[in-house]
Amino acid sequence: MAEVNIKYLAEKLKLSPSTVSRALNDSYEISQPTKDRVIAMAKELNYQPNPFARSLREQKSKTIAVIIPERINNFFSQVIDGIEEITQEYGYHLLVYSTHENVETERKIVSYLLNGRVDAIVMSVSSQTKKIDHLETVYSKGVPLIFFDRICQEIPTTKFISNDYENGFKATVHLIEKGCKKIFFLMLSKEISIGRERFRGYQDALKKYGLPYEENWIVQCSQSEEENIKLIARILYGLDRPDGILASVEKLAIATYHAARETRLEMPKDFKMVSFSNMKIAGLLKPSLTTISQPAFEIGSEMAKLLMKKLTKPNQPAFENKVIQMPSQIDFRESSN
Amino acid sequence: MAEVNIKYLAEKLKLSPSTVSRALNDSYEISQPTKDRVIAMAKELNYQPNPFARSLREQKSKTIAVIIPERINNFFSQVIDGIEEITQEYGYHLLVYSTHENVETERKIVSYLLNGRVDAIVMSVSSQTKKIDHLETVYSKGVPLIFFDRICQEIPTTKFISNDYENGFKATVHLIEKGCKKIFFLMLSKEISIGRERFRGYQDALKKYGLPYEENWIVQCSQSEEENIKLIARILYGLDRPDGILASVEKLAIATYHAARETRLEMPKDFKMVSFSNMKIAGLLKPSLTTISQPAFEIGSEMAKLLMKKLTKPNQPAFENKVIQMPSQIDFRESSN
DNA sequence: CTGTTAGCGCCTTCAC
DNA sequence: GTGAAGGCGCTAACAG
Repeated sequence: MAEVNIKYLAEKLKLSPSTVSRALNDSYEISQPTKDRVIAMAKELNYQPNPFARSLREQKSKTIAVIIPERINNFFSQVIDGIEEITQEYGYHLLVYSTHENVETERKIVSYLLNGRVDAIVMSVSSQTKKIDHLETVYSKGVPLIFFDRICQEIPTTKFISNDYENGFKATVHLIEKGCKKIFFLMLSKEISIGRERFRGYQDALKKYGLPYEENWIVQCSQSEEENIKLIARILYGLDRPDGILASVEKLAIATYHAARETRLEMPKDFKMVSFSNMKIAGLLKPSLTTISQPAFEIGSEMAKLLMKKLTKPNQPAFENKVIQMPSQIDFRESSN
Repeated sequence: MAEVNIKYLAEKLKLSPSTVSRALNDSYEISQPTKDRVIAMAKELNYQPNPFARSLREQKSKTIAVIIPERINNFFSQVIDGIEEITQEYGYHLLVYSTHENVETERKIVSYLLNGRVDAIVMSVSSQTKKIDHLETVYSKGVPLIFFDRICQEIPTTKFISNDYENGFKATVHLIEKGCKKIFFLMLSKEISIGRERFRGYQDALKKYGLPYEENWIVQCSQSEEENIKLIARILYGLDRPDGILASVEKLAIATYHAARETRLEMPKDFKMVSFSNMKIAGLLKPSLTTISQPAFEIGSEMAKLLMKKLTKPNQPAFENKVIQMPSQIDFRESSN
C-alpha cells in the first residue's frame, strides 16, 4: 500500500512517532511550534491515519451498520438517508446490508458484525424472522442496537416505529366516512409487527362503527409482485368485490394499481383506497392515492442522533427498553380529479 | 470488548495461536484432527475474527465504498441494490456515502477513504464537481475506481453509463413522430455528463427532422424542487408553451406533474412527455409518462462483479480506460387512457 | 505438523 | 516537551 504513516512523518520531521501522534491528536504536552510543523507536514504529504490500526487500538470503529429487509423501497431508502446525514456529520461511516427478507441472510450479516466491525446496529427485521437467537447474541454482546419499523419486541432495547395502530384506525375511519362499507385489508405477512398493529387499528375502527368484517376480507399477499397483482385483480373484479381497500404497505398499493391496469379495466369508479406509503408521487396517480406516510427520514436521523450521543459521550447508559412512536403524516387531500 | 480471540482459543485448546490461525484458515500444514478440534471450539465459543486486526495485517479491507450525489432517487437506490447483492455474495462489505450534490462533501468523503479503508470505490460525481484533483488523487494512489452515470471523463478508468446520446435521440424522435413540433428540453445542470449526452441526442434528432429549436426551449432547472415547479408551471401555461417535453432526469418529470397539479390545471391535452426515469410506476400516472429507464440494478451488479473479479483474483491489471454502455429500456407503451 | 517471533500502524504508559 | 517500549489481534516467515 505504501502509504504515508506516522513513522514516515516522524522521519521526515526528525521527531519520534509518539510525538507526531500526540501532535496530530492535539495533545496538551506538545509545544505549539512542533504541532504546527507536524500538521503542516501531514497536510503536505496528505497523511490519513490508518483506520484499522486506530480501530484495533481503540476498540471502536466509528462505523455503524444498518440492516434492512429490502432496498427498493422508498421508506427504507429515506431512513438510510436520514441515518447517513447524521453519521456523516459526526464523521462516522455507514455500512448497509440488505437481507432480502431472508432470515438466513440476516443471521449471516449479523454474525459478520459481531467482532467490533461496527459500534452499533440499526435494523428492521426480515419478515420471516421468528427465531431471534442471533439478535439476542447481538444484544448480549453489548452492541448498541436499535430496531425500527419491523421491530423485535423480545429484545429489551429502544425501538422506533410510527403510530401504526392509530393510523390503521384513522385510515379505516376515513374510508368509512367516505361511505365504504366493505373494506378489504391487504396484508403482507402476519409476522411483521407493523402489519399486526395496523390491522388491529383496522379491526377496532370497524368494530367501533359497527361494521362487519369477514375473514376473507383480509387478503394475505406474498413477496411476489406478480402473484399479488393476480390475486388483487381477482378480488377487484370478482363478485365479492370491496368498495374500499386499506393497503398495509406501499408495494401492495402499487400492486393494486397494476392489477387495475393490467386487467385493462379502470379502477372501479366508486372505489377508495388508503395506503401506508412513502411514495412522493402518490397524489399524482389517478385516482389519487390517499397515503399515510411514515416520517422515514426523521426516523433515520433520530435513531442516528441517539446513537451518536451514546457513542460519542462517555458513560452513557444502555438503551432503555422503550418504543418511540414517531407520528406519521396523513395526506387525506382529495384527489383533484 | 472482551471478545474471544485466537489467543484465547489457543489457551483453551492448548495450542499456539499460529496453529489456531492456520487451522481456521484451512492451511494445508495442519492435520485434520487438529482442524476439527479448532473449528469445533471456535464454533462453540462463537469466535469471529477481528476484522481490523486482519485488515491491518493483510492491507485490505474486504470493503468497498459507493458514493452517490443523492439518495432519494430510484436510480441510485437500484444501483446500490445491485452492488450490494454482489458484494454480499463475495463476503464484502459496502459503505455508502451521499454527497448531497456538494463538492466539498465529496472531497471530504474521498479523503476519508484514502488510507485503505476500502479496497475500491464506485462513484457518481456531484453535479458541481469541476475541479477533480481529489479524484486524481484516488486514481494515482491506485485505489480501483469505477465511475457510473455521472462520470468523470478525465480519469482514465472504467466508466459505466447507459447509451444516453442514443436515447436522447430516440426519445426526441418519438415525440416528433407523435406530432410534436415544439419540444422543450428540461436540463438539470450543464456540468453533468449524462445531461450533455442526452442533450446532444435531442439536438441531433431535431436537426435530422429539420425542426427548429430555440435557445429558450432549453429549460435550465436547479436543485430546488420548488423553484423547478414554479419555473415549469410558467412554461407549461405560458404563451410560448411547448407541445412536448423531454425531461433529462426523473425529478424534472415529477416536477412537471406537480407543476400541472399545483396550478390546478390539467396537463395540456395534446401534450406529450418523455423522461429519463427509473420510477416503476410512471405508467400509472395520467397522462402516463413515457420513460427511458436505465438498467440501474444491472449497472450496479456489473460494476460490482468487475470489482470483485479484480479484487479476488491475483495479478489483475488496472481497469482499462473505457466506457461501458448499458442499454436502457425504453417504455414507449401508450397510456391506456 | 506445530511453536516462536515479528510486524501491520496506531496510541499510551512510562521514562527522562 | 519529547522519546522508547509495548500491545490491540492477526498472519506469515522462520524454526524445529
